[in-house]
Amino acid sequence: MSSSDNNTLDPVIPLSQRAAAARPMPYLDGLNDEQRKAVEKLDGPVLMLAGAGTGKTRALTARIAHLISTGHATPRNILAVTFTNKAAREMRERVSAALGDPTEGMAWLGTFHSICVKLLRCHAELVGLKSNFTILDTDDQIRLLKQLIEAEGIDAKRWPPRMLAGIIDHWKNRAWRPDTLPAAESGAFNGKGPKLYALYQQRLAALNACDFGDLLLHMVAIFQAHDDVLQQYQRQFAYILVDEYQDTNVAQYLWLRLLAQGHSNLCVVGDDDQSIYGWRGAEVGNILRFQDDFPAAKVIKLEQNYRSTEHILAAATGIIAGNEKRLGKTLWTAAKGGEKLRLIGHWDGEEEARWIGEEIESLGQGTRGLDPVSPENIAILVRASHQMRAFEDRFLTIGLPYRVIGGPRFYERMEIRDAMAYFRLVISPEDDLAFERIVNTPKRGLGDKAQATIHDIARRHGVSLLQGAAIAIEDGKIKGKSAGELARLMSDLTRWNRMMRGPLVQVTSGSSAVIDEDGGLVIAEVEYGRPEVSHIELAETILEESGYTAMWQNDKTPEAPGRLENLKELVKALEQFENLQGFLEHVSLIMDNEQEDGQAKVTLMTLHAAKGLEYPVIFLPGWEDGLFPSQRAMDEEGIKGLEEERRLAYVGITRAEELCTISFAGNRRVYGQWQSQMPSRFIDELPEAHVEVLTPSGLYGHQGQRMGHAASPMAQMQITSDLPTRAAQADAYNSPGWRRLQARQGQYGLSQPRDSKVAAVDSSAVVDFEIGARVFHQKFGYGQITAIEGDKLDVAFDKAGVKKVVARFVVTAQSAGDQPF
DNA sequence: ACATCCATTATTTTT
DNA sequence: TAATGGATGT
Repeated sequence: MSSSDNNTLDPVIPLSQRAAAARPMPYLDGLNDEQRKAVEKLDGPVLMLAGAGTGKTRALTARIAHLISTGHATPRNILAVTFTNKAAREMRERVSAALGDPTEGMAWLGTFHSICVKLLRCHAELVGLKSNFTILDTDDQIRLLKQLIEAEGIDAKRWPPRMLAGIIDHWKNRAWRPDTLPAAESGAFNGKGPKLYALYQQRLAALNACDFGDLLLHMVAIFQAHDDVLQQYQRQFAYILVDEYQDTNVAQYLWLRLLAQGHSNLCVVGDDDQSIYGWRGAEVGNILRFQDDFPAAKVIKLEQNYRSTEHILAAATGIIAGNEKRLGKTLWTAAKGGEKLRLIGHWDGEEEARWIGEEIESLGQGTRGLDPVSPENIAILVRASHQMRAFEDRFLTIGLPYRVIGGPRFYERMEIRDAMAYFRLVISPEDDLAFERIVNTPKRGLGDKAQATIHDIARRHGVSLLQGAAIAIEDGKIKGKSAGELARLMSDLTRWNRMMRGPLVQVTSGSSAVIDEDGGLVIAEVEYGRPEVSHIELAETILEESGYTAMWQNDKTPEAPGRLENLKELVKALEQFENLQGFLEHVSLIMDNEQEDGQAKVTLMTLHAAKGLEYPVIFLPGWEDGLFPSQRAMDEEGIKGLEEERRLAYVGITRAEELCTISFAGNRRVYGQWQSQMPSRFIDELPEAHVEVLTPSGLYGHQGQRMGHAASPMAQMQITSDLPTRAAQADAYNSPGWRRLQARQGQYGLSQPRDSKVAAVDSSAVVDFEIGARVFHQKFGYGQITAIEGDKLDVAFDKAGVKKVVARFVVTAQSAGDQPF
C-alpha cells in the first residue's frame, strides 16, 4: 500500500485507519494475494483454510500486527489461541518481529488451557473453587480415580482407572458434565461411569483442584451461567484468532462461540486435511461446519505452498484425494523440478533401518547429484513410537547421532513429579495428593498399613493427610521408627515452609499477635521482602534434606544418574521463575524442555509429533497395512479412522521439502512374533508419475552382504504403467505397483536368502504350491501349507505357528533342503 | 515392608 | 519381545 493511495481511499474507511495506513506496514511485504486478504479482512468471521506449508503462521501474525497497527485493537483486546505452548511462543515472537517492537501486552496470546487458567483464577468461586486451585495432571488424576474405583468396590483390574480417565476425558471434551451426561453414556464403565464421574468431580472440588479438561469446562459453565462475566470478556476480546482450528473439541468450540457471539470477529485458521487428533476429542466437524455457524464467514484458502517440491505436493495431493469429507484445497507451488518421491520395500524392519541409516550416511556425502545433507535436516517419521527402536538400535551401532522427539515429557518423569510433590507440600500442606506421593519416598517405613491409618484418621477428623499424620503420632497409632521418620518429615516440611515465607522476626515494640500455620499464637511480625534463601536454594535444600537426592545416589540402576541429571535440570528451570509458587503454577501447563547440545542429529519422531514441522529430507518407514494405516484405528473407527490415517500420511509427506522416501518391510516383528506384512494400501494411492521406485537391495538379500549404497542408480527405475485408483482393497500384492516391483527384482537378479539353497521363486511358482506341501520361510522356518488364497498361503510353521504369508516369501522345503540350517 | 515372580498387554498425545 | 503392574512370598 503506497502512501499515494491514501488520498484516494474510500471515505468509508475511518480516519484512524487511513492515518494508520500511512505508517509503514512491513509485515505486509511479500504476502501473496490470499494471505493478504486473510490479513486485511479484519472484521467479521473469517475461515482461513491453510494447507501445509502455505505460510499460515505468517498470515496469522501479520493479521495480529495489522489489527494493532491499524488501531483496530490494542494488544489486550486480542485473544489469540493456540494448542501448544510452542506455537504460542512462536507466534508471540513473530508478532513482536512484525511490529518491530517487543510486544508489550498480548496478554491473551496462549493455549486454550493457559488462557482458561488465567480466567478461571479470577472467577474460581463461581464454580466452587478457590483461586489458588491446583491443576492435576494425568498421573494425579489416575491415582485419584483408582481410589474412587476401589472405594466403590469395583475390581480395578477388570476396570482400570486409565480407562475411566479416558472416558471422563472424552466426556469433558464433549462438554458433558455429570448432570448433563446423555443417557446413552450411562452404560459406560460397567454402568458405574456416570456415578464415578460425579464422585470424581466432588473429590476435585474438595481438593480445590481441577484437571485439564475442567479448565475449559468450568469456563464454559461460567460463561453460560453468568452473563455479566461473559459480556465482560466479549467486550474485552474484540478480536479472536484461533490456530489449528481443526483440532478443537466441543468444549473449546463452545467456549469460542460464547466469546465470539456478538461481534463475530473470529478468525479461525486450520486445515481439515491435517486433522489427526480425532482420537483425543478433536472434531473435524468444527471446521467443516464453520460456514454454517457463521454464514457471513469469509473463506480464504491458502494453497500456494512454499515448502515442498512439486512431486512431493503431487504425491500428498494424490493421497488425500482418497478422503471423502473435505473442504477441498489443492496445493501448488511455483517452484518446478526436484526429486520424485521415492518408494522402497525391504525384507524386514531391521533391513529397513539399516538401509535408511546407510542412505542418511550417503546423503551426508552428497549423492545422486544432491548437495550433502546434514543430519539435522533429516527426520524419520513413524506411525507408532515402538517403531523407533529399530532405528535407535541401528543408529547406535553405526554411530549416527539422533534425537527423539516426544516420549515421556520432562515433567512427567517420576523424579520430577516426586520433587514437585515435595514443593507442593511445602507450599500447601493440605495437598493430599502430594503427601501421598512422597510420604514413603524415599522409604520411611510407612507402608500400606501406616498410610491407611493416616487416611482413616484424617477422614475422621476432616483434616488434611498431613494433619492426620500428626494426630496419628499423638494418638500413638503410628509408633516406633515409622513415627520418628514421619515426625521428622513433618518438621522438615514446616521448616522449609518457614524458609520460604521468610524469617519471622521478633519485634520488641508494637508487636502483633499472629496465628501461625500450625494454629499456634505467636507474637511476631512477618518481615516481607527477602526470604531467608532463594527459591532455588530452597529447592536444593528440600531435595537434599528430604533424602530424595540421596535415594537416587544410592540407586544402582542404570537410569539413576539420568534421574539425578533431571533433578539438576529441574532446579535450573527454577531460575526462570520468581518463586516456587510461580514455578508450580506454570509447570503443569508450560514446560517443554528441549535442550540442545548443538550436535547435528537426525530426528526421530511420530507422525503426530511432526505436524507443523518441516525438514529437507523425510523418511516414512513402516508403510504396511495394519501398522499404517493402523489396524486399530480401522477396527475402532472404520472409515473415519482410515481417513484420519490417510490425513496422517498427508501430514507425513508434506513435512518434506526436498526429498521424501516411503518404505515398507515384508516381515516385521510384532509383539515379539514375526509377521508377514503387506504394503500399505496408501502406497497404491500415490500418483505414480511422481514416484520413483527404488529396487530394494534385496527383499531376499537381507543378510551379510553390504551392497554398498543400496540406492544404486542401476537399481532405479520408474513406473510407467497406470496405477488404477482404488479404494481400500485387501490384497495389495495384486496391485500393479507391487507386481512390478516383484518383476523388477527378478530382472535385476536379487540375491537369495543366505540360508536358502534355491533360486528365487518366480511368480509362476505360486501356482506350484499345494495344500499340504512343506515349505521354508526365511523368518519362520519350515512348515506346512494349510490353505491357499490367491498368492497368500496359510502355513502351519513348525516353530512359529500358523501364519498367513505371501507366497513369494516361501520356497518349497525340498529345494531348501528340509533341514534346519 | 520389601523383593521377586508371573501374567497381561501392547497407537497416536497436548494441556 | 518387553514393560508394567499386581499378587505372592520372605
